[in-house]
Amino acid sequence: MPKVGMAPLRKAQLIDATILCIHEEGVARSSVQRISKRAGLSPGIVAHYFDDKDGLLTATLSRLNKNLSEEIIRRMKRANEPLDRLWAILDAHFQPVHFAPDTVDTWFALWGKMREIPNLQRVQRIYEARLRSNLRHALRPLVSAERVEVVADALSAMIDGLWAKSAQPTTEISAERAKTVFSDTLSRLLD
Amino acid sequence: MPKVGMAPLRKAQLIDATILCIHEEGVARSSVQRISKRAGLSPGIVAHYFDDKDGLLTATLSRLNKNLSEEIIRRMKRANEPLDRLWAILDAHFQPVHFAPDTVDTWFALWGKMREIPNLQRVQRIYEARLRSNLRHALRPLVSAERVEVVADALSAMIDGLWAKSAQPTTEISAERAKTVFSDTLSRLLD
Amino acid sequence: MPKVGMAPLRKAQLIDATILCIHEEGVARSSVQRISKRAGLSPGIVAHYFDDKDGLLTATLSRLNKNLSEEIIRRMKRANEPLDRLWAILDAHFQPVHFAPDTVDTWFALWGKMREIPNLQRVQRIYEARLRSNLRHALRPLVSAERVEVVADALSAMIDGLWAKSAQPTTEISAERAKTVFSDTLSRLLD
Amino acid sequence: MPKVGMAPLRKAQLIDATILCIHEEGVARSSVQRISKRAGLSPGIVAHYFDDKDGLLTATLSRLNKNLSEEIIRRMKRANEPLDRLWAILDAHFQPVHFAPDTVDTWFALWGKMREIPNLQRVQRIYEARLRSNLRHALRPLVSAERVEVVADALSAMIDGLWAKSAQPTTEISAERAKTVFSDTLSRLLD
DNA sequence: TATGAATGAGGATTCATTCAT
DNA sequence: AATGAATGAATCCTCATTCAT
Repeated sequence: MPKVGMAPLRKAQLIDATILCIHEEGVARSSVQRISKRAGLSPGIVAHYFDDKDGLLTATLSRLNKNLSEEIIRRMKRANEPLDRLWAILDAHFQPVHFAPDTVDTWFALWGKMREIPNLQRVQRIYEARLRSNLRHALRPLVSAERVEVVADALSAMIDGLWAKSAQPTTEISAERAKTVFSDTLSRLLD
Repeated sequence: MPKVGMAPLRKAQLIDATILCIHEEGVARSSVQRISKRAGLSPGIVAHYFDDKDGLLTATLSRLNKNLSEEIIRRMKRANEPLDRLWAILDAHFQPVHFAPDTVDTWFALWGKMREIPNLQRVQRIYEARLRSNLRHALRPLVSAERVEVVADALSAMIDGLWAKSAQPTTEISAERAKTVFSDTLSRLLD
Repeated sequence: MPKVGMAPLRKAQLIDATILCIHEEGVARSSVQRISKRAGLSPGIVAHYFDDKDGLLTATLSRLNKNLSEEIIRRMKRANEPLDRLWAILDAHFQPVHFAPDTVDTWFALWGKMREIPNLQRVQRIYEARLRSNLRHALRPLVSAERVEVVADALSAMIDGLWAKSAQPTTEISAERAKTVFSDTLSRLLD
Repeated sequence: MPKVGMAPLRKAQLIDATILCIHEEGVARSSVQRISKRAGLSPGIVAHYFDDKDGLLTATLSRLNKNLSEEIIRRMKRANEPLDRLWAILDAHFQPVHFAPDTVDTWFALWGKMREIPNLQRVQRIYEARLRSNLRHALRPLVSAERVEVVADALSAMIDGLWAKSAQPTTEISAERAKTVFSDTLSRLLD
């Protein structure tokens, strides 16, 4: 009895399981068997919906990026002042949902696999391009034209650095602290 | 008397091979066999000198950190002005030797394994503590007391973010560009 | 629906192969690869059904013990006289099926691994407890109360000794001979 | 500076280490490296004095058997009565030195390797032949001619059974208990 | 006599993937 | 749509052994 419309449900189930598994057991132990068991499904299902493991991982990164993009868009809509628009971008990254340990762990783990999985690169490149574009756009009213690029680079590096740090077991970085750091930096970096 | 004094030579050989292998083939394909073959040695030798693959990876991270530390110290010695001392730290990270693709790739790959290899954490924690201490020390004459911590966080996040980015295939970050970004940021961040 | 109900079949297949392999090639050469090949299956299947090589060995000991227990029970049922009940236990151990070289070799080999595989101990402890209880129960009507324990020890030691000897290449012990030895001993040991 | 006359010393050292290692770490973990380290020597030394690992194991079994034989001979000399001579043999096996856990563990472990190491068989066969001959000789004045063989078998099986049991982690057999069992059995088995 | 460096085969295990049902 | 049986390659590690010194 073929149930119809299971695809989105199952995909979501598997992506959730992937994130959970990477967070709780580490990438190295996040095998297809382990992920599918965690999703309450069979290992074969991964091939069914994602062709292979790389497909699942790519979909997982897509989902994470999409979540973050939507958060940014949502906040952008409510932002009227130039500075608020910039903060919409930065803030989004450190919202509890997206700065949560499982999200950040997964994001970082997938970043580590990028070299080996071209599709992962593709997905990430698209997200990054959009982020950079958003950043530059938000910065334009706030800094002189010739500094837009360099400040965008600085801020984007800081975002990545803080995310990376928070994904590491060696340091404790709270979202609160991250925002404080940005506050201080922005107050100086902008003209 | 046996062939003696091989230990340091062999260890260096294997660490070199590890870095090369991770850079050229990726972490996932950097098996003990592949690394040892690249070193012109047998797979068993890894256990002989490092107990474990984990031992080899830990030693590799140690070496990388030590190289960087020495670079920082070397530059520190020649720095007389407060600002020069801060630049000594930042600059060191982006010297061709330490910002070279193989170094950065390896550093990033090992960062990704940290969760699973406690010894890697230990090594990194020590390095980080020293770096933070150096940064704070260098910042003290340059910013107000209450901003030392926050600026240290910002700069350290930027370093990590730029390194992480440069280890990714999605972006091209030159050492030159990194320094430009720091220049602009520092000019504003300091009092 | 997948190919179903393979579990008991495959497990039996692998246990059979284990016994055969230990008998014909020795424990030292009874690797997972060799055992599974002998079963006409792939090495991975062992993990699938038994988790471990240890799991397979434990299941093998269980099977051997179960076979023997059932033989004893079968013979017990037909035994009406007290002496017959004692013989049921002894005889069972030296029936062609259970005293067969492959069985005894495997039993002995697994006994040698007991120190290293806790689960093997557990299985054996349970079997031994039952055997001792049976022995004592059978001896009660045949010897004075204060000798039950000591005669049980003597007989159980003789069983093990004869099995152990027969598993060794240094001596030839036929089931016939074993029974003769027991006959003589019993005729004296009982009151 | 080649020291002379080291051979017997070194050999004893290695055999001691073998027994200790098998007892404390188990046969499976008693590698040449581990044994030689325990002896405070290098792994290469084993080949020097025993050709290979099998040679060391064979020498170990020889030593164990020799110790036991000497114990029997010593006790035989002091035994004047026929029954005392029989007890000399049995008792020797359960003297603290020879029934000690490390001795029994090693003896049992080597028994398990016999199938795979022909030299081990050879050594054991010789010992067993002598033991059987001693047993028969001691029994001749104590039981009727036609029962000598069968009682020898029974006693020898009991010795092995008790040793085997005591080498197993599943049961606790004290030397005291062993002797009690023999006492009861002998009192009935002899004419 | 003795070392310890070095080897490479062989072990158990894990894993992504395929496929019949 | 979904299963789970089954595969076989790949990984890390351990080990007996060899050898130059």
